[in-house]
Amino acid sequence: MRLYNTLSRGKEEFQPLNGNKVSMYVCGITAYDLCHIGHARSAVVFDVLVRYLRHKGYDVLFIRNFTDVDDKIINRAAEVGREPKELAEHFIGEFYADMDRLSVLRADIEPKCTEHIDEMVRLTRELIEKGHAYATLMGDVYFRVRSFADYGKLSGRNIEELQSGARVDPGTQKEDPLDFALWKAAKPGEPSWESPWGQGRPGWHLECSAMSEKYAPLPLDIHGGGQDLAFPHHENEIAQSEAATGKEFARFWVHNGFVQINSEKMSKSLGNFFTIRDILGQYPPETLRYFLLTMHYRSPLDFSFDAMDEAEKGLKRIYSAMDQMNQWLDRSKWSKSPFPEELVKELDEYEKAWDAAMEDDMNTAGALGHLFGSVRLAGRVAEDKALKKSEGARDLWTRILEDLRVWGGVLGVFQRRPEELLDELRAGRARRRGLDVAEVEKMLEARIQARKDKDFAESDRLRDELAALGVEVKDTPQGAVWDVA
RNA sequence: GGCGGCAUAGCCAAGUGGUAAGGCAGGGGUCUGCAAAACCUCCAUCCCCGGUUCAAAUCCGGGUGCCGCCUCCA
Repeated sequence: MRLYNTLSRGKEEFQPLNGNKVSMYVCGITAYDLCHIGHARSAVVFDVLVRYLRHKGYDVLFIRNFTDVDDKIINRAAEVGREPKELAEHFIGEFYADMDRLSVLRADIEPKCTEHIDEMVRLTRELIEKGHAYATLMGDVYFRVRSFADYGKLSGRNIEELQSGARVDPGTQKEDPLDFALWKAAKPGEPSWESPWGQGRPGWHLECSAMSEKYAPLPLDIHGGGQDLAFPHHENEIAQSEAATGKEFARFWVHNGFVQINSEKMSKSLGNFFTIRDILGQYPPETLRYFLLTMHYRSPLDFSFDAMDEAEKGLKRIYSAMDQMNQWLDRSKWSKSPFPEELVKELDEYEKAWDAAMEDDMNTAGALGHLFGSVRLAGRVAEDKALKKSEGARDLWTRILEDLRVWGGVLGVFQRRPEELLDELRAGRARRRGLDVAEVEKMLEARIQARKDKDFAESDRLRDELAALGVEVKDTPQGAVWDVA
């Protein structure tokens, strides 16, 4: 597949270094709070990438870390009067709860910072020995940015530019304002570990360098994370790992775009963010997952409840089609009548187009478009009374359902039983509209009776009344069914 | 100030050189007691100006607007 590489600012043909094996490291969360929908996007994007690579036959080793010691964790723990370690464990548990609901697969290896202190101390020592880092009298260790010639290659900055924008932190003993901390001397009451430089704890950037190297040979095939991590986090990782090992750190750098609210960055500091819980209280998890896939992973994605409603309509359309195909396939006799070859060819095209979209930098939005093509094709066949009973139709629908199962398996959607998911969507919409379902059902009963009595005036009156509440009634050969607009 | 990204129909959104996918909404039809769903059908020349090319939404230059990074951040 072709994959956009931040390092080269262009799409490149992705080819793992070692045959079929792909190593992929993605920066995970700092566990100090509930995850928001930006975390959800990043998790879903890389989940789809892993699923797709596996679908293509690659043997993927997927590593995603947890930062469980950090300023923010320590500060939050102090605020709420808990131990930092305990707080981090709690939010790691909450992370799993959210991700499980979003069908985000567990990574193969999920290393925690606090369990890799030795590796980080070792890496720091190595950098000092090679002249890339230095310890201060205060017990901090800094990376000497000017000692690494390639610094800035990922983010496209040069040292001089950075120099002019750099802040000088008073109270540190940095040689250069650009230098960043590898090891921080412990302040009273903070969690700390012994090191050659005294009690302290690792700097944030160091974790990923130490842990990725432990679990996968360098270079990593893919290193991923949110766009904001490119600088300085990933830049610093490169500096640490490459300065220490002399090897290339990662071959492909993949960054997902941000979730925005009204075209503005969603962030805690702006106070305009939604947690995953906020959303899943109102919508089924699959709606959120589907919504996240309707835009290319590198583009900014504007979140709104209107956009969620719209995404849900698309999701519903697919599941409705699956439901209908299941019904159409519920037939014991099939005719041998001829089936137009063009229809089969059309499906061939959708299958090819789907794959081409995914191959081209994981274009899930484009791929979904082609999926709708196959769904419309299925409906078109059912419209034709003769075709509908033919073996050709049976085979086509069977194949479309199988495509949806496989494609959905890659995207992490369309795996539910259609009736079940459709019920869930309807219940969610009813809840959002504040409908009294029992009352609605009573009115529906009355309407069914009116229709039995051929009292269409009364039946239509009830339907209008229901419509005013936002309830759509459909009369099908199997009886009346209802939905929420 | 430095670096980077984006600008496609009413809305959302694919598309990086060959006469604009898809979804939602809307119009017209088939179906229906009437509807709905489903299906068919209609609905854009791609922010502005200039350039390269037989050919540009797609490449180059110049504008305008929006956003991100440069500080913790998915």
